[in-house]
Amino acid sequence: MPAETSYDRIYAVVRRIPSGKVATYGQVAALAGLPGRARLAGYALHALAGSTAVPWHRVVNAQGKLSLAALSPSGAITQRLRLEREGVRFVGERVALKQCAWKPRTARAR
DNA sequence: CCACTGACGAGTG
DNA sequence: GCACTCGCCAGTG
Repeated sequence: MPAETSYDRIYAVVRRIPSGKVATYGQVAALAGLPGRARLAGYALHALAGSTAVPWHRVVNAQGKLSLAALSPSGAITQRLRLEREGVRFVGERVALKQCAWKPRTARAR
């Protein structure tokens, strides 16, 4: 079996994000076993840009904004469109993390 | 090996 | 809410 790179783990976590929910880079990184390496999560997703194998559009930064907007405005449009289509609410240029924050069972406070 | 950059986060003002 | 700084690690020249 090929050695699992940090990217593979990040992709695996992103795939687990349910529809209608969004996760932050830091959250994905932490779940992937890379706490504090939020940048790696973003780096991994960047390499995935264009691939539909992973719901990358469900990953936003801690501010609820689409970091992709700073890199590819057109791509951000697609991301926002897909999210809204899945039921994710937007407040201006920001995602309503208050309602759409993904809470994995390993982090469920209930 | 060193310097710079990058889909980030948290802290500070 | 926004701008700036520092810390984090990988990729590139």
